[in-house]
Parts: sequence; structure tokens; C-alpha cells
Amino acid sequence: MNGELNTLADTDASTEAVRIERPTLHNVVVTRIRDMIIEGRIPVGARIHEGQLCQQLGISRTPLREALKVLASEGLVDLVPSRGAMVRKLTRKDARDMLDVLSHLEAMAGPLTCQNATDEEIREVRSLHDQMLEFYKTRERLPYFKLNQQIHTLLISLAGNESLCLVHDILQTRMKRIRFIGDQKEESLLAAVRDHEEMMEALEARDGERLSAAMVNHLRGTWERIKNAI
Amino acid sequence: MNGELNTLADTDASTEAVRIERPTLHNVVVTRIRDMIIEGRIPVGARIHEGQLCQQLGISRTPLREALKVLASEGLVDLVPSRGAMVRKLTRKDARDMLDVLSHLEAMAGPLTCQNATDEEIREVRSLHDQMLEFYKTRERLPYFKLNQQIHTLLISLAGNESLCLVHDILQTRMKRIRFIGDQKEESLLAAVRDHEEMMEALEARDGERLSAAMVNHLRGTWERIKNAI
DNA sequence: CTCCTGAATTCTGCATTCAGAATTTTACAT
DNA sequence: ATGTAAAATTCTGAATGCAGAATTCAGGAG
Repeated sequence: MNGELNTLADTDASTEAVRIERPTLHNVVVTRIRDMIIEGRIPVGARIHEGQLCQQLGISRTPLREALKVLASEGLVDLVPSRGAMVRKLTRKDARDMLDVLSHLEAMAGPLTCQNATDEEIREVRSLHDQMLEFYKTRERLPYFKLNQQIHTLLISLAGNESLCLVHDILQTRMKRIRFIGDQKEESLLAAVRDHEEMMEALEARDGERLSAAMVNHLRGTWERIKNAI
Repeated sequence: MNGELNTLADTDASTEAVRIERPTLHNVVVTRIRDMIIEGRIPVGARIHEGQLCQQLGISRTPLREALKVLASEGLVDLVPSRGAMVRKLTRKDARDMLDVLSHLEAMAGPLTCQNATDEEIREVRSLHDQMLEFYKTRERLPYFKLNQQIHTLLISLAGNESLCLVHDILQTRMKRIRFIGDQKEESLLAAVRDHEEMMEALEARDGERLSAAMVNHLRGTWERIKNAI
């Protein structure tokens, strides 16, 4: 029926001998819908019709509804009893508040990451960073954006604190849609890339305070970039 | 069949004319199971049998499964594909990490709460605090514990940052079970109560830094109280 | 007695179905 | 023509059913 669904079905065609991770349908659906929301393919405030969406995804309502519950607990959608789900609308204050919390979390992570990351891991970050720069130069928006997010996530996870990672990820995910829409202007992109350069250098120098400062500064910049787009 | 279930059905027997909040079954179930886990009525690491539990609650598997997905995304249970759910076992490091993050979050909240809370709201905290002291004196463990948690939640929410509230709540909920089991010894309880006194005074003096310090110190104490109970 | 193999049972994952709430449409009165 | 009421439709919430994976248990070989 819809070719798009294939990506749901053939989870791991490359299965050879090792196969520990076997994604369940609802997990895939969570990720899928999350992406749709982030990339704006489901408009903000729009009511999500279960029947329509599950037909679109080629699944039944059961796993879809499970996914919506999860997304609701992540704060991406609002779930009104008997009236279904809608993409959550973020106010300016919501965004501002999230960035404040993210600042504190990233400030916490800076020294930890510089202390705990191995040289090998730092090289990985550098590698992602360089790839990102490439996409920046060629103006490939989506890959650039995804690598950008990946770097942030990695920087936090290198701190070695799983809970920090978790809560950071929740807030970061909520911000993604706004960021994706906000980072449009040329000078904004340039400023963001410069911030990343500074973060990268701080990490390679293993200067925790400097990394913290750079990340906090980057988030301040993020606010400037998005505040008028909400 | 089971009298306990009634609390699921008659959600609001006192319904008169206003009835905006109508809890859905799965929401009630989330809360219910969460409490069961926190209070240790489902042992840690125990596999949760869907059929058994939903019979126990008198509901079908559908809302139960939805609830489990939500609890999994909160990190209270682990969900292994085809193998069901089990209560997540926290390691010492998990607990330590959570407390570290909570420290940063509460340190962030201190000044904000002192700045944003109204006099009325501060009086409310005081009221809860005094009630809690009563339960401490009469050794009523569960009410004491619940008020204690409520005070922490309120202190954070008075900061006026919804995201801060959210992530704090997620981590706090995860810790609840450990805390509930850990806070057993007499001198531990006394120390915790003293910490709360200090927090209370700092808040009433609207001294943000002092409140932050008191809360961070309290969490340090929490670690001492629980670290041997894991 | 222990270990391996495979049948039987149990349990999960997803689809389908049913009941009730919300929304839309339609008919009627003013 | 407009506003209201009621019927019809649509949609959500929850239960049930079914297929396949995982666990358990029985039996036989070493």
C-alpha cells in the first residue's frame, strides 16, 4: 500500500548472527511521530486523528495510541481525554524556561565531560564536528541539524551521568522543533557554528570551565535565534 | 471482587456541577502502579505479568500496557521486547548520579523560588512543614514521607519554571522508592528534619543562596542516608 | 544424576471489535 | 434567515481475539 511503511517492517535486513536489539513496533512509531513533529510535518496545535495517522503509517490504533502516551509524557503532545492528541504549542516562556534548565545542565556537564571523556571519544566528537561543518558549507540543512543535535547529545553523554543524559534529552527533544524552524538566517547559522568551534576547542583542551561557558553561551545564542520565531 | 478497585471507578463521587477533569483509566493506572512500585509492593527486579496485574486491578490489558509504556519512559520500569516489564533496579551509581543532577536543579531553584514565591505561598510551605513535623513526632511514616516529598515538589514549583519542575519530578519520582526504604534510622530522620528546618528558614528569609545551600546539603545527607541501603 | 532436546504452555505484541463521548449535520420553530 | 434541538456520524477509550515469541516442563541420552 504505502512504500514508506517498509522502513517500519524491515527492521534489520542485515541480520547476520548477532541480533540483540529488536525494535518493537510502538518504539519505531514513537520515533517516527517524534520526527514528524520536530520536522513540522504535523503542524503545531493541530489535532492528531488516530484513524487517519495510523492508516498513513499502515499500523493499527493500538501501537499508535501507546506511542502517543509516551510522547505525551515527554511533553511533545497534549492528550485531552475523549478529545485526542494535539501537538503541544510552546510559549515563549516555555522555551525560555527550557533553555534556562538546559544551561544549568550543560554547565554541570562541562567539567564532567572534560574529565571523563577518553581521547578516543573526543576524537569522535571532533569527527562529528567536522562532518557538520561540511554540511554547513554545502547548506544541507537537515543533515547539518541532525549532526548538530548529535554533538550536543554526545557531549552530555560523555559526562557519564545517565540521569543527566536523560533529562537533557527530554528537554532537548522538546526544543528541537523550535530550533529546527528558528535557525534559518545566515548570520544565526554562522554564530552557532562559531559557538561549536569554541566548544570543540575547550573540549580538546579539556578545560571544563571553558566548555561550560561555551555551552551556556551557545544556549544564550540559541535564545536570540529563536525568540522571535515563536 | 476487590474492594480496592472502587477507587478506580468512582473517580469523583463528589461531582456536582463542575467537572472538567475526567481522569482516563490509563492515567489512574499509571499513578496506581507508580505508587505500588514506590511503596515496594512490587519488588525490585520482579517481572510484571500483565495478565496477573490487570486481573488484580480489574482492567483489561490495553490500558495497563499503555501505563507501562509511560512508566518506562519515566524510567521506573524496564521494558524488554517480547519479555515484558520489570521494575527497574537502581545501582548505587544511578542513585548517586540522580542526586548530583537533583542538586544542580535545586541549586538553580533556590534563588528563583525566593524571588518568585508570594508570601501566601511561603505560608503554605510552612503549613506543610508543620504538618510534616507532627507526623514525624507521632512516627506516622507514610504521611510523613508524602508530605516531605510534597514540600520538595512545591519548593521547586514555586520557582515558576515548568520545565524545571518536570525534570525534577521525574528524577524525584525515581528516587522515591529508594528514599522510602532508606529513611529508616532514627538519627537519619532527625537529620532530615533539621535540614528541612533550615530550608524553611532560608525561604522565609527569602535568602536564595542560603536556600540553595540548604537543599544541596539536604541531598548530600540523602546520599548518606541511602547509600548503604542499595 | 546431569544435560540436552523438543513439545506444551504461557505470555507478549498487535489487530480488531465494541461501547460511549464528542462533533457535525439536519430539521424545525421563531 | 437564524438559532436551537435532535439525530447521525465520527472519534476516542477500553475489551477481546489471534499469531508468534519465550518460558517451562517432560523425556531421553550420556
